[in-house]
Amino acid sequence: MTAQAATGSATLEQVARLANVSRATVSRVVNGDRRVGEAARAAVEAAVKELGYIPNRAARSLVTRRSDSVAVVIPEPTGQVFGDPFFPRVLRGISDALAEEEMQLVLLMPQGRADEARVERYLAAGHSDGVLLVSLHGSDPLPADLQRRGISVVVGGRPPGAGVSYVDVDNRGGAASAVRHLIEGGRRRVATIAGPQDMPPGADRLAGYHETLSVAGRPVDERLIEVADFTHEGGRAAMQRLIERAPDLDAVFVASDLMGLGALVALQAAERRVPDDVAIVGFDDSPLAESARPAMSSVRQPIEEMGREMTRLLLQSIRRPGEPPRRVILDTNLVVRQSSAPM
Amino acid sequence: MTAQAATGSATLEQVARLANVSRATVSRVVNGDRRVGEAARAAVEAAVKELGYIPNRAARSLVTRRSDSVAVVIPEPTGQVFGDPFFPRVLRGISDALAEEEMQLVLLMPQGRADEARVERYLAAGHSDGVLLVSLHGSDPLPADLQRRGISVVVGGRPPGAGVSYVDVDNRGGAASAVRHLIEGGRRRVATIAGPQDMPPGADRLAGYHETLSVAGRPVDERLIEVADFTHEGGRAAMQRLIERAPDLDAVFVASDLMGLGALVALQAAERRVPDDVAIVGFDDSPLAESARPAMSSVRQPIEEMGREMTRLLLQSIRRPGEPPRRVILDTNLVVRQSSAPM
DNA sequence: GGTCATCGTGAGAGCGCTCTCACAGTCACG
DNA sequence: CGTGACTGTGAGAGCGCTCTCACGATGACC
Repeated sequence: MTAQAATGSATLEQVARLANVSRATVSRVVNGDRRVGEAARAAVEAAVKELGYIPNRAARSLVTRRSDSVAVVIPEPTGQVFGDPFFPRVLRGISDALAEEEMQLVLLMPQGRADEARVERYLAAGHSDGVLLVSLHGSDPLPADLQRRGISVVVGGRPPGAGVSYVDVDNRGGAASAVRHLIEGGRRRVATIAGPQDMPPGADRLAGYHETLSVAGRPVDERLIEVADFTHEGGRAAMQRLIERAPDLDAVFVASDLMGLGALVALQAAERRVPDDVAIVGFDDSPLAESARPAMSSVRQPIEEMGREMTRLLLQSIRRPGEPPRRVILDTNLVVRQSSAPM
Repeated sequence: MTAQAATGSATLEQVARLANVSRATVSRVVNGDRRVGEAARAAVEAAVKELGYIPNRAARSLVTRRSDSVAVVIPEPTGQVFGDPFFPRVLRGISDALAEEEMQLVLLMPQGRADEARVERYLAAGHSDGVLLVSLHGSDPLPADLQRRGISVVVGGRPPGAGVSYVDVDNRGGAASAVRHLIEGGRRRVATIAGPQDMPPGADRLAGYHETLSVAGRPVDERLIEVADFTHEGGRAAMQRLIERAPDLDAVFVASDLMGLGALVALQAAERRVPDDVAIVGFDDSPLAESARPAMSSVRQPIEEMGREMTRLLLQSIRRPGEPPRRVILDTNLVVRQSSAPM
């Protein structure tokens, strides 16, 4: 035969006939219901194997009113911002965790308001069992809207409002560990290049910087703080301004590796040796950090783990609706390289 | 009421009742069938609006035997290799094109053999209407397998075998334009750092280098050719070897920006000025190229467009099965920056 | 005015599955 | 031995939709 129906596969009915049992029994075996006799189970399993039976998801969904799929929403700006592969890594974590549960990942990448409306309609229609939102620029009304409609949502990254489950990396703690490391390395004037303050990671990393200085009894000097936009060029320009304003700085904590690379360029242009004159620590531990010269110390984030944890939280929320929102903060760890060698 | 069923929404039946027509008529209106009277159509549209009716995909799929979804398969190594955001960009293109057709994107990221088997089972079951495979390291038996089963497949990047539709970027042409640009800039000894030769982009870019030299009547000097692995460190080491072996080189075409950055580091270490002593052109036009110092010329690839074109091809193949495979090669364009200023 | 195509519409079957309910069989208990 | 609990199984309804077929109404044509 030519076109052996792609959608082909056998049906429950056929399996039942071959195994000499009812459809109901086959369904029980397939779905792992324990109240099935030994003989029947064996017969069904043999028949399933012989026919290469795979359940039809549509038929199942129709009656269970579950889709066995999870929507992952990645709004426009998020995919762009990062030079390092943040986005693929979260997806990998999510994909992993979903595969274990035999659930499907439906990816939605709205661009522009029209698209966002479409996405919202799609989600509101209940076409997915739950929603994971990977958003790093806060202020998205989507999660709250969906939750109001009774749809489970988990956000990746700290959302601005409360009331929604989320998983975040310990940005504050990570920043703190970087700054502490610089201080312990004998640095006296530790500057920082922060990220945009309307983005939670930007704000939280700066908070970690402040906190650590104050714990260490160091005064916070405004001249040692610059805010940039998480880009390479932004980091370069910020470092240049810092050098001009505070020529005596001897260390800098940069809130992203990409900015860190830019900062490195500015330091070289200003003929400051790294790490001899100025130590530098980045954030993200992207591949760039390792291959910079000198190799750049950086705060590593468990990004895949974030995806996995988001998924776990979501599945729990789907299975036990109505529970209060939860949050999970994942530890970072500092990877020390040459750029922050002690004085 | 408390739990206002998330999956709620109205049914065709209810819409039909409200509009005073049959279910069939509602179905026709919803699916854009033109043979419906003006009055009936208006009544249905009003009812749909009033009830906020959204068709149930599962029910529809069950009868049409279409899923209105497309699977995108990204095998393990592909997501990792690239420092620049190749992978999110293809996805964005695909997502875009699918959204226009109201189709869903199901993302599959198998890791390891067990996962790949699961993916294959899923696809073979016909749970998606077609498959897009984004693979850059060739030699995957999946596309051929699926096609044999009568499932539409389109591959992103040139696959090693024939017989499968694919969309690729004109790697050869892009490399040629880069090399031509260097020659026209007055460079006499143009070297290259190629990518792995078992990856089609690696091989094709090197072919473009060869081709252009021969067209220009230049001898191909084996000492001017190094193969690396698309990483920063690989590029650096390769450049170092080139300088040692052919100290008189005055230009280098590097098959990826990440390697190009590495090469830049090696050139600086060897105290060769860019572009005065040595000109350099990369490939990918990633954000890194722009922010390098000096800013690096690079071959830009239309990656989103690749995703869109893959989707178009796939949808055509789904709608008209049995047509012969097609291939689409997308043009690149050279972005000239400081690193390759003429002598 | 009869014949035939065309158009708009409705009735009804059925996609493949789950799940409730009923029922026969088995066993423990009084 | 009757009663009740429990276990394994099957019959059958029905999830929401599409699509075929049939049918009445309309208009074109001879």
